[in-house]
Amino acid sequence: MQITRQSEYAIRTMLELAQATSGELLSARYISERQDIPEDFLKKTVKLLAMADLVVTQRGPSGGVRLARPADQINLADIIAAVEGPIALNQCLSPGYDCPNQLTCPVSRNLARAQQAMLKELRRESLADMLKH
Amino acid sequence: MQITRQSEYAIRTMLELAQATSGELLSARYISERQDIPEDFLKKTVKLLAMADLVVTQRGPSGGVRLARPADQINLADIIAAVEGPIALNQCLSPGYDCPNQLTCPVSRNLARAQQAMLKELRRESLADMLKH
DNA sequence: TCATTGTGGATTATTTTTATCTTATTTATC
DNA sequence: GATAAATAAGATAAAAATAATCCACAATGA
Repeated sequence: MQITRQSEYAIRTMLELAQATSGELLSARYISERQDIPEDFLKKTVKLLAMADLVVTQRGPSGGVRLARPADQINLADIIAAVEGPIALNQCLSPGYDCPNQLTCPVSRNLARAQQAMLKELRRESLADMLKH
Repeated sequence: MQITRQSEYAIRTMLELAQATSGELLSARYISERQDIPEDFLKKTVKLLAMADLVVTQRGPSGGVRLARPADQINLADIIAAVEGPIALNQCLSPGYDCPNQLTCPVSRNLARAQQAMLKELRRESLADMLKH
């Protein structure tokens, strides 16, 4: 029922990138040192963020990572979903899964409602908002 | 970010008990067969529910399990917390954990808000409500 | 006394998560 | 073109969490 450590790494990484002057590339090594995240693991995590179009990467010397769009257009739900896949409180609410009883199942309905409420709040503030406060 | 299978077992068990005529004891074996849950694992799960005062157990022949209080006074948050411990979206929000930055950390604040919203919905309907619909 | 049921603890198996390592590929710079 | 710095990709290992099983024990109703 918790976000993974990898999601937390991803969030800290995205905040670090959001603080960088716009367009500036930060290397995985630099971020890993600043945020105390294992470098290789961070690279993998950055790849997930890139596949979700949250960051853009650039190879070669003076390469690195930057946000793919302005920090006011990225929220926690985006980041967690990029790392963990679609957010679902139970398997029966995951995209591919189709439980025959889903529509009538009261448990499913309640979990779905809780999930929606959570998602709404995870989408409330952008990275930019979080840096302001 | 999902509830565990054990929590799901616990929810199904509690619904089964809520359907039983009040005061009736159901054996772990009976529930495990009806709900297709491994018997020994279910017994452990029932123990967790008993420790949380959600069910009462009785040994001996014709022993079994029943709800510890009326079904309209038990909700999904109770059950999940009984099995998984206090619900926390991130370690930094768990009871024992104290992060020095917690108060000012914008991530923590947002996760806490999402967690509260989710909990509110998990507490909305009781077992009795769920059986009605 | 005996069969039935939960208790408790140990152990194993499986899955998920986290971390590491190695070899490629890209690319700026000299 | 050579070189060095960076990401890409995939294999593997290590650790942790979850799920399942097993067994000896204690309670209790018949």
